[in-house]
Amino acid sequence: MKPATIRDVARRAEVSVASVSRVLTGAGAVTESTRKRVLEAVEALQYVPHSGARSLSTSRTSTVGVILPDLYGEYFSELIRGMDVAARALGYHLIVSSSHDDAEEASAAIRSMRGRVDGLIVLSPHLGAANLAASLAGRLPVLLMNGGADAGRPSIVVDNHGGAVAAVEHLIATGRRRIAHIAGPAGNLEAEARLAGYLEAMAAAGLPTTVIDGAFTKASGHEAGAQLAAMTPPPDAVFAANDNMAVGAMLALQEAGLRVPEDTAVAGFDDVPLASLVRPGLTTLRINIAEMGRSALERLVRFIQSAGAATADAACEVVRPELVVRPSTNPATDHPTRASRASAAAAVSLPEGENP
Amino acid sequence: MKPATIRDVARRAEVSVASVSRVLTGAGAVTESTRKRVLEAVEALQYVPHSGARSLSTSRTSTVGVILPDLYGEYFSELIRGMDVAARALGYHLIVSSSHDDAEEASAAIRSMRGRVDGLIVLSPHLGAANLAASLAGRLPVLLMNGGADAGRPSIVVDNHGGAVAAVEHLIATGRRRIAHIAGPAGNLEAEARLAGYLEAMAAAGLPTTVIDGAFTKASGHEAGAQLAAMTPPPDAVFAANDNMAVGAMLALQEAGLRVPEDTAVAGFDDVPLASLVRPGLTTLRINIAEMGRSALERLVRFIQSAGAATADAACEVVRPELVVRPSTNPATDHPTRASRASAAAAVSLPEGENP
DNA sequence: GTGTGTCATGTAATCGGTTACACGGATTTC
DNA sequence: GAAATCCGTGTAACCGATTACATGACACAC
Repeated sequence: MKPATIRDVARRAEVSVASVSRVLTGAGAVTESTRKRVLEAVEALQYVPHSGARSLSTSRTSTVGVILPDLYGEYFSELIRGMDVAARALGYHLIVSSSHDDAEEASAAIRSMRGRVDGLIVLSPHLGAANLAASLAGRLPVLLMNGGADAGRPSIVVDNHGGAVAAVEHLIATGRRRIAHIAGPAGNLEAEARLAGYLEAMAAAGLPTTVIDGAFTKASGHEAGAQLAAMTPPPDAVFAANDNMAVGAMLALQEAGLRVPEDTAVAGFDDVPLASLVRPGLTTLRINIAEMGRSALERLVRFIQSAGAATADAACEVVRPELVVRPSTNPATDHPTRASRASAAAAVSLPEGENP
Repeated sequence: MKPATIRDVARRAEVSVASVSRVLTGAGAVTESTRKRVLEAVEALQYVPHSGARSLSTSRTSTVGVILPDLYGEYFSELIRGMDVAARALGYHLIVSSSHDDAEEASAAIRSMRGRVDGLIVLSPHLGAANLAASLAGRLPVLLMNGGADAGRPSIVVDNHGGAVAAVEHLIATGRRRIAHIAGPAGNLEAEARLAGYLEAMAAAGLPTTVIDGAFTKASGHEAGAQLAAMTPPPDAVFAANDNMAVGAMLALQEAGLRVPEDTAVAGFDDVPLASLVRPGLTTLRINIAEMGRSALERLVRFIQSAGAATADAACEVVRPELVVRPSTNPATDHPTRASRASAAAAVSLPEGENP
């Protein structure tokens, strides 16, 4: 019992395949009576159009591909969720391909998606990979989200540099001077921009810098935190390149007997759900990740549907993270006693870029 | 400049389309010289076969669909990662569709995937949705991972019941008596199995039960923990239906001034990466999530490739979680001082089912 | 009654692959 | 030396949709 084709439906409804197609795609006029007969036949035969055949004749797939570097826990769950919601609303499907940590793998993934998707969202945080991606895709619409502000192509980037500056300025404003940075993996553009922001803000304040390498994971943050705690004197503030590492570092500092924030303040980046739940709550730069995913997908679909006319859309959209101050840097808001959501809601939030 | 077709390649290589196809699919014999000419032409034209056309003539898509309930943070990141790795190795693609919390949405997602995928992995943790899914799919191979041990269909389930019993028995063995349970969302089969295991183990020990409703989120665990802390006397142990809630509850208990594990022990389920990093480290039931995803995908592909002959594979594979004892229930291993990974490695691990 | 326009419908070409079958040349077998 | 076998290659018929174009029915105006 093979699946029914459009011809089976046409035969059963006693109409031509063209009429069936017209009813199903909504293009072209059909009598109410034939529409009804067709829909009955579709129902009776459990007919679903063969998407391959459709994409062959329309040269559209209603599918977008997402190339991910690797799934760093909650961050990518949130991102995919946002994209998926938008995709469903627009009648699109999502093909994901993860764990591409080098340009080689990413390009293989892109190649294998050609002809299968109408557009790509590429999150390779490595410059080479992103460029390669863009060129490999040929005429395929590509939206870059790799953190490099590549002005020539449609892209969405987080203002990592500005966010890092805001974090450091906040720490300085609360009286911190020995501010260390836990950096993300080398070669990662987002990590590099955050590092650059840290270095710049410290230089502007005339403060000495300390940088420890991390890998965006909780474990690497923990290790870095242990190293920092062993220093004499230990830093009075730590700015980690993401929340995962900030949490890991905070635990390590506490294990070493340092009080957060009294002895050492800790700040992260991303505002993953965990950030508001740890104790003390973590000061961080909020990015609405799901929202960013949704917006990215919607923009890519607009780009796809506007075909080639969209040279106007080769813009680089910048998402400005928002500084969320929680007790990990601000003793004044310490000792929360109620549910985390209450404390999160009560958190002071400063517009990025203002001088606190 | 439209993408090249097989005919363009044939023309350039001065061979027939059949030979090009034979070279590319590896089926049928070709001379070394023509193979070389074809490959050169493919390279020169940047040719990639149109997957829609291929799937039209072979009636295979090399794509599997994954229907997810909703992305609960790290759990699904890990699962997708495992599936994606396996898919790539087997030359398959992954279409994901998330956020299906009721049967209605899940069935719409399945319908829209028909003809687009060769098989489905369905994680709807609701009985109705899973059944609907299976019937809707028609002849499409479906692998269920919804937690209901539906013996009639190929499925992979976690031994939630046995895991819960092991957790409760462990708590009893360490001297706890007032053991509360934070349950997962109503209607979720996995949550219900864990609840049933808790109730059964408590009944077997003749202990009274306390159940608080949760929703698998950190926030709901936090709220439940606050409620438990307010009881007089508070429970001397809490078993949460997943790690997220366990972590939330642990934080709430600590905020309320209770010491973990001295006053109240806490145990979770899943062993997400966070579990080994919180302080005290969380006792939990370990499931190798990525590995389970990998295995699920591989099994589905085997099922797909064995076509219809595979009535033998209508089995229900059971994954037995492993009890990992960490300081949150075991004062003996308390006060870790080194890196988390060290403490995780040193954790006592008891085979599930043994009487501690 | 003939001409013109509108509109639902059908016919058949097309998209880009795969593959059954035919064909011709070289090799083997008796 | 003729017949049988094998093997690489090409031709053309599919797969299941969409859609340009043709057709035929019907209405309306003159």
